[in-house]
Amino acid sequence: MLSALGEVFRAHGYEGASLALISEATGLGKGSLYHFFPGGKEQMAAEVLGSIDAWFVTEIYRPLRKASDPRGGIADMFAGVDTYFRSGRRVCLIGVVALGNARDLFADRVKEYFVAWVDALALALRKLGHSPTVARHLAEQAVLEIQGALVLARAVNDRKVFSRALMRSHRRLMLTRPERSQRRSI
Amino acid sequence: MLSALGEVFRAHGYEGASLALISEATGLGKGSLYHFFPGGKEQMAAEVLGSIDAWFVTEIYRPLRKASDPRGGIADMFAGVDTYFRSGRRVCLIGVVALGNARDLFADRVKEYFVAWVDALALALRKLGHSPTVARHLAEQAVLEIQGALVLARAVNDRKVFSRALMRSHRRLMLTRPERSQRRSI
DNA sequence: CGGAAATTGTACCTATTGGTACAAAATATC
DNA sequence: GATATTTTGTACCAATAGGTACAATTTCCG
Repeated sequence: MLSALGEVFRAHGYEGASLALISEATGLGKGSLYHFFPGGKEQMAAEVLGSIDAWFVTEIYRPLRKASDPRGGIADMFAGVDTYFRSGRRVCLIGVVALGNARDLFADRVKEYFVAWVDALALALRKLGHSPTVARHLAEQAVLEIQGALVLARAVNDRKVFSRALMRSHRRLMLTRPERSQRRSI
Repeated sequence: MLSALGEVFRAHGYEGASLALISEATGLGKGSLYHFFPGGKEQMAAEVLGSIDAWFVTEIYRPLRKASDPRGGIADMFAGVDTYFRSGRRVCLIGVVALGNARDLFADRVKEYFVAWVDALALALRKLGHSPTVARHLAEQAVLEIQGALVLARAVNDRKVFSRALMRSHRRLMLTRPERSQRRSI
């Protein structure tokens, strides 16, 4: 049910997703909707955001952290992201909320989502020998490129923009050599 | 008047910007609003998007194209962008619309904005000796990084994320050397 | 089966939405 | 100063917003 809900918010934004649309998309009447979400629309959105965050944690962040092979973990991340965002056809709801007017309502969850992503990726990069600072900046850069690619791909309506950006991002991450003096074991 | 209007749309999105908010922000009553914008809210948004596009054309794209010194032109672009987006505190309305539910209404203008940006930057990069394809990809990458930086900076509420991204983007553009065999005069 | 609990549909509520009508007021023009 | 034009405030409108109340139904479980 949360996934149908998520698609409505994705397609119409928080404000744009009216209860009528939500009801239609989920097949649930108002009675049921307010039975499962006594907190109303805000609770619906909060749970959707939570479920997205949870998905990324288990499917992307955790594997990324645990990977004994950081290169493979990073490759899996890019593959997972490409699948999740349907090669750019699907938008990032968290990013949409971050830019939109409902940001204040969900600021904590939005921030946590991105911080966790950067942290997980930075950890993998440190395993590759990068210093903490460089790893963090590289991770930040990669995450931001994904978000930007989603915006641009959607704006010009060309999903190739998205896949190209993913490939460039992945390649640069693999090609950037850690400074010798900063290499360390973790 | 368009600038006050723009800030309302920026702050609340297209759907979120109610006529009440618009009226308050502009100091204009409904009577005046519908006198100047007979097309209603949609016309208001269209004119705002148009004025933003026009600003970028004259302040960013055109100088970028005309610059006899491409390096300087690119530096001016980054400086202009940093100022315009108030170092990440201000969001890109065109990007917001691109992600939001009003995208279809303004798809053409949104696309044109980004295409023109990529084109102008790619032209400057060609003057630096890059092949058309490489120039286009580098330009696409830079534009997308700016959009992503806006998303991420706002999501984690840290404008340093934005300025760091701008610096990295600028630096990489300057440091990427064109392939000898592809250098050409224009 | 029978009772308890979870689930659902319907009717209803108030506030607000974007938009219109139009007369009053302000402003410009001669 | 009279006239024509632009600009504004006010009162309205139907539609929809999110939300509540609650009885009727369905499902669960002993």
